This record gives sequence, structure tokens and C-alpha cells, in this order.
Amino acid sequence: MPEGHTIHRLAADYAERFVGRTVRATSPQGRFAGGAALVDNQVLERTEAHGKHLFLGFGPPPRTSDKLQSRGDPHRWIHVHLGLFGKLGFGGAPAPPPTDTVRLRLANATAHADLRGPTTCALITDAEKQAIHDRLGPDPLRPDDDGTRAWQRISRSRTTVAALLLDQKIIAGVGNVYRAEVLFRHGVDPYLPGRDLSRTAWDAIWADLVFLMAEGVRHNRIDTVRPEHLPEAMGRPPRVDDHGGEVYVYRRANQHCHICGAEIRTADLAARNLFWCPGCQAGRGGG
DNA sequence: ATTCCATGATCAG
DNA sequence: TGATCCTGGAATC
Repeated sequence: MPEGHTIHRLAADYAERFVGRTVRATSPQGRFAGGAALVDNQVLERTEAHGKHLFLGFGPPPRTSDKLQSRGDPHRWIHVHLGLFGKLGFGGAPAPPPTDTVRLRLANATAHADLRGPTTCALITDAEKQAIHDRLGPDPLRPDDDGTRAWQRISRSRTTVAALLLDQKIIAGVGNVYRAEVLFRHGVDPYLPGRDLSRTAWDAIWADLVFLMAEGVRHNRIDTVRPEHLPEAMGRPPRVDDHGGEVYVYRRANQHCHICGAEIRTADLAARNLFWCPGCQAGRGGG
């Protein structure tokens, strides 16, 4: 379930269980054996997320002779990207025998974490980490980021706003669900060219992503339906299917819009499924 | 038992 | 645009 909120949540989950102590690192699957060996018995100093990229920063364990055991800067990082299929499973100790798909297991006396199916799991340097930050756009979940840089690119682009929202160089962390839902919440036609989006609409979209994705971190799932449109408020049945949260359009093709009743539409856009309401999102967003 | 599909992204052409 | 990588659960045969 990896959009940006998931990654920020995982950064916190890793930190809570492992930061400040030495960890045992292994790669039961073998594909990250070398990297795991290099951080084995080191201290997880801190964790960080930028968009869908997760960074685990390691430093050497303090020597007993050190008087002040101040946490140093990590001298190497594990860079994780879950891709579409990657998953992390946290559990207690002792850790059960790993299955053969576990790329990376971290474990200490009280917890373990198993990483499976990531598209990236690599040991990188500080410079390589910086290069990743440099090619990512602002992230609604990073407190120091704002949407200005994204706006500069969006407002000059003929590309559709739906495609721009998934471009991690422009804005980091938005995935297929938040894309569909935030465009719905602001009544923006997904096919609107970026240059035709109003500054006002963009500012509202950015602020909404900051809010929605923070909620996503808190609840560990994507909920985008405003209180007045929740099933209880409207007397409609709750979403039965899969992944949890209440949504307006994502994976609701051919169902009726909660607000206007029109049939939700779906289309292929850059190899991803796009969902929108033709009634609520008809050619608007230019403000 | 097999195929399909997914909240991602890169690379070749 | 299409092929490819990564995994597992649901749908389909």
C-alpha cells in the first residue's frame, strides 16, 4: 500500500523500534546479503522519508570508552523503495524463521522487521542520498517543503494535471489514490493541462495533500471522504471492498458518485488507472 | 492450477 | 508505448 504516507509511517515505525540501538541485519533471501552484513551490529541512528523513498541511517556502535555517547551522523544509508509490491512486516522477538522472500530483516531484543519485494534496497552514501533528494519534488509530508517549486513546473506545463501529480520530480509522495481523490475534492478535471490550473486551485490542492497525507500517516490508510459525505452521514452502505478507507472515486468505476450521482469513469493514463467523476470534475480548475 | 491485477518506476526504442 | 522488475491475494478456470 505504498504511497508517501505509508513510507513516512514506516520511517516512524522503524525509528520507534530500532533507533539508538545496535541491530542485527540479515538478508534471508540473499539478494541484499552484502549490504546487510555491512550494517549488521551497527546502530540505527535515524530514519527519514522523502516521497516514496525510505532511508535508514546507520553509524558504528559507541565504544564503551566514549564518555559522551552522542549520536553521530549516519555514515551509510539503506535506501528502500517499495515499488508497487513491496511490503514491510513488523513483529516482536524472538523473530520467527524468515520466509525465503525476506530481502532484509532487522532484529533486536524486542522487535523485528521484514522487508519483502522492494524495487530498491541498496546501501548508499550520503552523496548518493542527496542526489535522490535533488531529483525529487517537494513532499507534502516534509515540514520544510512547500508547493511553490511544484507550482513553477505545473504552471508551465501542457501535461495533464493528472500526469503531473504522479511525477515524483514535481511532487513527491502522491500516488494513484491521492491523485484521483485530491482532484475530485477540488473539482478539477484530470485532463486539464497544468498551465490551465489556477494558482488558487493549486494552493488548495497542496494544502489538502498536506492534510490528507498527514491523516494517512496517522491512520495508516487513505481516507479522503469529508465528514458530511461519510456513509453514516449520508445513510449509504460503507465501502465493502479491499483496502480500507473511504474514497470518492478511486476504484469506483461505474458506481455512482456520492455527491452528484453520475457514474464514475475510468481510463488508462500513462499505464495507470485514472478515476474521476464526470459530473463533479467537468472542465474546472482554471478558477 | 492458473491468470490477473495492484496505492511504482525505469529503460529501450 | 511496451517490456521489465518485484510479490501475493483475488479472481477465474
